[in-house]
Amino acid sequence: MGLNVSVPSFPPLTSNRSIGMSSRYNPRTSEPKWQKAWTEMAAFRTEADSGDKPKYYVLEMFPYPSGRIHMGHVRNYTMGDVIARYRRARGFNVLHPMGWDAFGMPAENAAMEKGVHPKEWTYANIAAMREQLKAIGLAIDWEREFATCDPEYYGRQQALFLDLLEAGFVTRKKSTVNWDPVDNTVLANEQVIDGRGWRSGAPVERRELVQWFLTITDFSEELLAGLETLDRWPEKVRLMQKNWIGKSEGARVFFPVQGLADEPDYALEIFTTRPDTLYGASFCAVSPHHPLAQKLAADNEELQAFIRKCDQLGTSEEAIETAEKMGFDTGLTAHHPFIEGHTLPVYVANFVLMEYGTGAIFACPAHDQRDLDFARKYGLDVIPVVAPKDKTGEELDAWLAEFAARAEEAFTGDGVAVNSGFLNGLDVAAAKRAAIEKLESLKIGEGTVNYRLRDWGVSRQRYWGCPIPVIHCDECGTLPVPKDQLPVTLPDDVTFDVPGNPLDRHPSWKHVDCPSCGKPARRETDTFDTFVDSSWYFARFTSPHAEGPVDKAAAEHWLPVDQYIGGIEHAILHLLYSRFFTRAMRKAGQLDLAEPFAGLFTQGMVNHETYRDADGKWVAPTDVVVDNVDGKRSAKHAETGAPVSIGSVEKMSKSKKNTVDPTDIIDQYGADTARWFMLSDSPPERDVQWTDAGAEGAWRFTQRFWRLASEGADELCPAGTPMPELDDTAMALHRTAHQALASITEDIEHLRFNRAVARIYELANAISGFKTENEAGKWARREALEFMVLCTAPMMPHLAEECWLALGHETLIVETPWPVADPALLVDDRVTMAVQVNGKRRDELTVARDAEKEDVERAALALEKVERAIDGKTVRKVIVVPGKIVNIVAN
RNA sequence: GCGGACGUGGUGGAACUGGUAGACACAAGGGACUUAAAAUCCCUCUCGGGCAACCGAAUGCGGGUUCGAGUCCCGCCGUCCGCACCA
Repeated sequence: MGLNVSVPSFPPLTSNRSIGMSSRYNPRTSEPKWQKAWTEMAAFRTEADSGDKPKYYVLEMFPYPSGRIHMGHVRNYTMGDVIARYRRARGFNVLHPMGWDAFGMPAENAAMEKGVHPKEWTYANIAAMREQLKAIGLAIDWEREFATCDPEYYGRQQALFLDLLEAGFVTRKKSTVNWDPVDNTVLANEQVIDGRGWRSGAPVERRELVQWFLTITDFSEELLAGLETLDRWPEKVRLMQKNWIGKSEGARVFFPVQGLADEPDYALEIFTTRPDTLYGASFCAVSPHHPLAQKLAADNEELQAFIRKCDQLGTSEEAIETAEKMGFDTGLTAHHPFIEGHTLPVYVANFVLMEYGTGAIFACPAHDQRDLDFARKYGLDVIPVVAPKDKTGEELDAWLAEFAARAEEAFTGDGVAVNSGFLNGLDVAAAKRAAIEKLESLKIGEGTVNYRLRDWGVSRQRYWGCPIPVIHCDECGTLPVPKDQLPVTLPDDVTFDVPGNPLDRHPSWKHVDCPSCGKPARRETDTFDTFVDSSWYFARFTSPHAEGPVDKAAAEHWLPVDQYIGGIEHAILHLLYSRFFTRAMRKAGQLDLAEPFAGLFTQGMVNHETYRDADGKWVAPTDVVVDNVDGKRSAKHAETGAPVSIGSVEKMSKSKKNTVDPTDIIDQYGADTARWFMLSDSPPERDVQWTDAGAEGAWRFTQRFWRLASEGADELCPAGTPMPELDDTAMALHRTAHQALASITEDIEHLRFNRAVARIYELANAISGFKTENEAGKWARREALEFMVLCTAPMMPHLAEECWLALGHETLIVETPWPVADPALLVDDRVTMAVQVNGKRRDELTVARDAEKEDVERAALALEKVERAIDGKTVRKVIVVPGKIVNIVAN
């Protein structure tokens, strides 16, 4: 019969200081006690001026103040805290701040749903979450805390924006946006799900709006090249950014177009990555949103209808995958750039995107699948101009004819140019170069580089964001708000009873006088995308009270962030925007570096089992009791006793109710247990599964740890006793302790927290099994315990302080340097080597570490089990890898 | 479709640059202590055969390189992630 998960019980609160008594460790009294002690001694306050200590800036992605912290936060901030505390112990001057990414839609949703003001809602959430975070015992300099919705922050952001405007990184232009017709607002691409607004469910419309943009594309090449320097970033993230930037090299080519009555000299500009296939061109095509298509549609109802049809198809994945190629013949013709007198029909086609390249293409059906699909559908020519290298003569002719007539699959590989005039015989790469050269000499095109990355539209028609500090005047145009009038603060008296932007319908807020001519003018009522707020907060943390956006000296001292930690979901947007901001701020004179985050670590998610009742409704873990009988698990409802089915393990989410509240866990087991469990078992970059049993296990270990450190502590030799002569058993523990210290240090250094945890268990096991019989033993035991406690301190800081005190120390661990392992103890004098016969392990052999190969070989061959395995065979070869293995080859 | 990562016991996972596969933990089973429970401690725990010493097999599947492969190479299968009518 298995046991249900039990709630740990505490004895009456006794002092944990009673050395030698086997009292239980009580986190409920210990944790607040040590947190208070750290706060009172200002243990984590950071000054830039710290003598000759090297700086270390560790930062976790700051939280959105949703109201409650979740286990993902606990995992994220615990990892950062381990690094911060470890670095501090290693003698670094550590900056480890915390703040709030506090603007955004949820606050407005709360306003609409519950009638609470976004500001009130947000600051109340921050207050609640701050207390929760403090209960985790994080080594944070709280004096640097800020929220992005503080006017002191967003006012500086407005100043920063004006600097970027002046430096030329801001434009205002018309662009196509996702418009939600019910909420009357722009939606980001991520907020459009299957073509519908994520909140309203209304089909999203395309709208042309004048929007503010930050010109991130000015840095396309730099942002791409910079990735190469980020050797402490995950390869995966760098690759994702590389793909997102999407560099492709090719050519721009102008095709003179005939048939436009009012523009006889019109030339269609296209982008291609395959200028080598120009001789295979059979038509040109433009996007339905291309100016040419729009112009022609003005007096062509049929084309208007076609464009409308294209728009209706939507932009969801399935729609794109299943959408058939559609075209509309404009009747115009384009002149082939290389073939005199040859013309191509010009289509409007649904598969050409206005957002990429120039919104117009030339099509070579033989060597592009989409073009081929289109050509087959509309009966256009298929002209192969690249042939496989191994085909010649008649075989080649036959292949070409067959391909032109019947191919359904485009040939996109490398090959030799054919039917291509001056390009004939060249391979693809050479033909591209030659074609570009020719285009340039004819002045009808040029080699160019195209990027997928587009400028960053930052305008949002929302209230709860940073106001864009500009004023529109009918006389003077669009003007920046003078800096002495910053911050442009949000009005408090706004309503959320109707959709749309409360700032726009506020009775007075937007009416201001023009800063130039003094006549009545209008404030910009759009606010910034909240990604702007998070694009420079790491810089503000270096000087949170500076007059300007950042204090340059402080920023130069602290940046880049040495270790940044957060979720992989920010791999592209936040991390790319921050990289852009850092570069733009450098150009604007605010900062002096290119890359804000020298080291990046993306941690995995926290998962939990899901539960459903008989009706298929999700049931929260707190309402479920799980039984385990001989390994078979079953669940029932805690109150009703009704059976509950155990579902798959998934990311903790409110909708599936499979969440565990960190505060409940901390109340029950203490922060150290939660921290320990978050670091155990799973590698930090992978997902971890929260289980009650796992939390129980971590809890049991904290108790065992306390007993191990405190029981008999007063019988050990006093702290600081010099090393006596050690006998063999004491020496063995001495070695073990140093080896454990070295590998734990190495593991923390490389963020392999799960391995560090395993090594701590091993060290604890070694100490448990050690019999303290004499002075040497007492000394060795104390050393091993102290290493164990100090190594655990970054992970379970409260417990470690309590143990440190129990071991008779007067000072706190937060002021104690990290111990140093003696290199001489890391290698044993004697090593155990495996002995294999034909690659199969037969025995092992313990020899002196520096034993001669010949001696090892002789000893190995003399082993009884080895003799038996060889048995009559002839030894052909003996491989001896010193310290590792002996392999005897016999047949 | 393109790009990438991963696949090891009942479970989470160890195994550094090819060198004793399964560290450490969880779960499970057995035992000790206890009136009983909790807590704690001890033992077992990849699979097959054997009382045992031991023997054989095994890191998704199939090949290969090597004295030696979880690790390297090739081909499959599966899972997950990112991008996607990108010209």
